[in-house]
Amino acid sequence: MVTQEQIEDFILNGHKEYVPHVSLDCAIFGYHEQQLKLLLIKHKAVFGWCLPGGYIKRTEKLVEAAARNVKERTGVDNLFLQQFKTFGDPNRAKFDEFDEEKWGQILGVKVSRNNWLIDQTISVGFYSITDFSRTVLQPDMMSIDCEWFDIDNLPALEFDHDEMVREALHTMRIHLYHYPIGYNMLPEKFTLTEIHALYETLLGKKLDISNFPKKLIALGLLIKLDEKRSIGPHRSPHLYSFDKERYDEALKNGVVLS
Amino acid sequence: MVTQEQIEDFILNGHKEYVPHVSLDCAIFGYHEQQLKLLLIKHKAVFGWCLPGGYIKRTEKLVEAAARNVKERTGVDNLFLQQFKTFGDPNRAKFDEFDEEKWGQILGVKVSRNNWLIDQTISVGFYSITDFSRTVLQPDMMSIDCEWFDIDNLPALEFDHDEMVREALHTMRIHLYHYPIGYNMLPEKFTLTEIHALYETLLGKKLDISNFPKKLIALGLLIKLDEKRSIGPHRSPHLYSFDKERYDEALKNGVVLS
DNA sequence: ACAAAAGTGTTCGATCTACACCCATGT
DNA sequence: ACATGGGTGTAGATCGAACACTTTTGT
Repeated sequence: MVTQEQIEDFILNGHKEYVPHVSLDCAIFGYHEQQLKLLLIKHKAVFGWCLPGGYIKRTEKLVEAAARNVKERTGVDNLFLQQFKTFGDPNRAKFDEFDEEKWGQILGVKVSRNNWLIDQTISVGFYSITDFSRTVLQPDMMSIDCEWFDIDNLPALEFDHDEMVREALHTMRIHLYHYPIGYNMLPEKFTLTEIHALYETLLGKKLDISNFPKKLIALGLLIKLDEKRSIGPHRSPHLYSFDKERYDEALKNGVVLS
Repeated sequence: MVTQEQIEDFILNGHKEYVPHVSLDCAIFGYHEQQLKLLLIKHKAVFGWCLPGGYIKRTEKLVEAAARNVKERTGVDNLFLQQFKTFGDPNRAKFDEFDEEKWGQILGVKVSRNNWLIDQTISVGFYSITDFSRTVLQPDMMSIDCEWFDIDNLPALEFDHDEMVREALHTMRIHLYHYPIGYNMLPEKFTLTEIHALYETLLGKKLDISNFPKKLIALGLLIKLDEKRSIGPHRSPHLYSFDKERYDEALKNGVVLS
């Protein structure tokens, strides 16, 4: 739980702990049962929906700050996390509309026009993907809500976050062909149909079911287990798991999937 | 020419004009006659070689700041310019080794320990490519030298710039397959051998001469002209030029070359 | 036996690669 | 005519999309 003192300390003294003028924003994609969602937060003071984001501690690497941020919002650790672009247009935040009075009322502390939070900020964009059913959402101290939205039905976002989402989605979909994916989104043991559905959902398009697994199996990323799953009056599908060693190597060196 | 007053003003008041804590560094690749070079500057105060870089004016977009920087160092405008990664490790600049005395002597103005230039900085990396024979080099106010180095024979670089160069080269080579390239590196009219040599040099590997141009021509990026060039006792090669319209479209939407 | 879903196999065409070979040019 | 670099053509291998077909399962 965040106390009022913590909020005040962050607003008044945050620039000592964090690097001013630099922030990061995370497009956290959530997958579960063929649905693709995006995590958004509702900011206390500007009212609208935004990507979750935060500041970088002076002791942190960028990716560590992003991981901390994702962990705080979702409770989930160790995600696939990728920088996709850095945003720095001078008018991206529209601070000329800043209302000192309003911010003071809402946050319970006077935020002056020259507060470090109201100054020009360059933001580093990260994206990550997780299974949204495993997450426990938690708004940050500057927001009042934190929810999953269907990717095809997003509200208009504050700042330049619409553009960020477009770029994140674009980069994520390119990466799908160059990195293995799914380790955190599928159960330990899964069927080909399940991983096929995952790829289709993330890519937002159909993939031929019969051609799809060939490459993954040929690359040795998938291990066929000696187990099947019973799914009622139908043929029982084989279970597969990832070959973690090859998976991690593919994460590091990249692969080509079609 | 940069005057001593300008240097002092930049050091003492630069944080009003520029966004503090954020910089950019440019890996400027230079090509000419099958040689690939990289532009480096020699910093006045830390002595070693670095990538050229600078700060972002509070009125500038990131890419505008990068373009200004490249223009200042090389005199060249309108280059292919791409963000490749943002760097923010807390110890990337090693300011714990900062020597107030030394900096003061070298720069002719007292640089205090809490000067904005000595504080933690996140740097946005850009790369670009140009024909190095057309450039007119110019060190910046903080450097004493500015030179092209052969890409295979670079000195050790200051800060995290070795890593930046690796990442820039890697990204540039991936982009070669997804964007057209050469508009600023080749004469208005050029032969297939010339553009072939350009690609081989940038990629650092051999490409089959006979297969290479087919894709470019099939995509309509190249226009075969009704002219030839006389090259002594050999068959006269055809001249080609870029179809600027298709070229620009390919720049925007991307292409696939093999 | 059947419906439904899993999984396999095969064909066709596009594309890439390697390499042989022909062409043009000035001396 | 010949040496040299420019340029073309083609056979074989590889890859990927499409789709028909077979297998498995519980009722």
